[in-house]
Amino acid sequence: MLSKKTKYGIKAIVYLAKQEDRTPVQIATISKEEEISLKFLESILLTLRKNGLLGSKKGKGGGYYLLKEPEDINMANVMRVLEGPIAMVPCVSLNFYERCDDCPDESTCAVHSLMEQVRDNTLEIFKNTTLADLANQ
Amino acid sequence: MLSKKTKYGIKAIVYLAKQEDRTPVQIATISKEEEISLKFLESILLTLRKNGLLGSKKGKGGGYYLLKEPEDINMANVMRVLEGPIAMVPCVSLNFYERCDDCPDESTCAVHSLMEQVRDNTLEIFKNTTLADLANQ
DNA sequence: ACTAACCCTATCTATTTACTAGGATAATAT
DNA sequence: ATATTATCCTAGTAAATAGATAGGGTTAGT
Repeated sequence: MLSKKTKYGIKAIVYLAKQEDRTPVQIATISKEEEISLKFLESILLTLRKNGLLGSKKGKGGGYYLLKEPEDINMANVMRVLEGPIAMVPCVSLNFYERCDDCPDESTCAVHSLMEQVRDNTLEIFKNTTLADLANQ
Repeated sequence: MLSKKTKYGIKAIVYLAKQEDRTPVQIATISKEEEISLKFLESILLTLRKNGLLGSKKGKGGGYYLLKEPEDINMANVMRVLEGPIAMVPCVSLNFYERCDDCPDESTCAVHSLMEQVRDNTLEIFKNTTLADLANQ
């Protein structure tokens, strides 16, 4: 299940992608427009910035803005920053790999092979979807 | 992220699918072979049975067994029983649909359309994978 | 200086997850 | 009948995670 953090994060970054120029948008504005708790959104935007997806400006006229053009940001990136691993089990994760304690052999594990397929397909979708795609709807 | 319940449940049902005949296998046997806590496994097998995937027999010589042939049980079914919705958000779930409080219009929601694609692809994989596929590895 | 806006850490509460306890029930063997 | 074997079933509990919230700190404009 997708966390609210991820859901709100996507909505927020897509909101920024919809802006015509890259002038900063205030947290309060996004909070109102997308009906997201201001404080929660604040922490979400902070992690998006710390992970290189957003830029920010302080003081009057400040806010958040995209660092790249919407068509240059794919959802695999966004998902990894917000939700963490795309795979459903750590043992098939490309970026967050962890071994299973209980699994004697990954190559013969039924769960492993099935979840590998799911990961490949999901990743393909996320990689091929950019913020521009989502903003134009 | 896949819950342990689901992971263990898949391992257990695949273990049963690997049996040559459909004579009951005891919980304790599966627990040992697959390194799953006995009591936890007990509750998992119970839900699999209550949802029509397994049969059981009490008393000596009792245990759990598949009700259908492995090639007639697809993973979409298994996943829904163990993990619940296959979709990452309730608003794109086919079997567990729920509206989002905050979303004014599903048809223009970026999260919605993206997660719909993911659901379709994941579902396709689960539907097309049977226990027989997983048992033969 | 004042004010607007983000920065950052810590804390809190509710829910979910992962498991455990312990007896009830049913089938089989003797 | 009775003892044994094994599932049935409800309830409880500890740890982790999710979903916020609080409250001051810092920086950039005017």
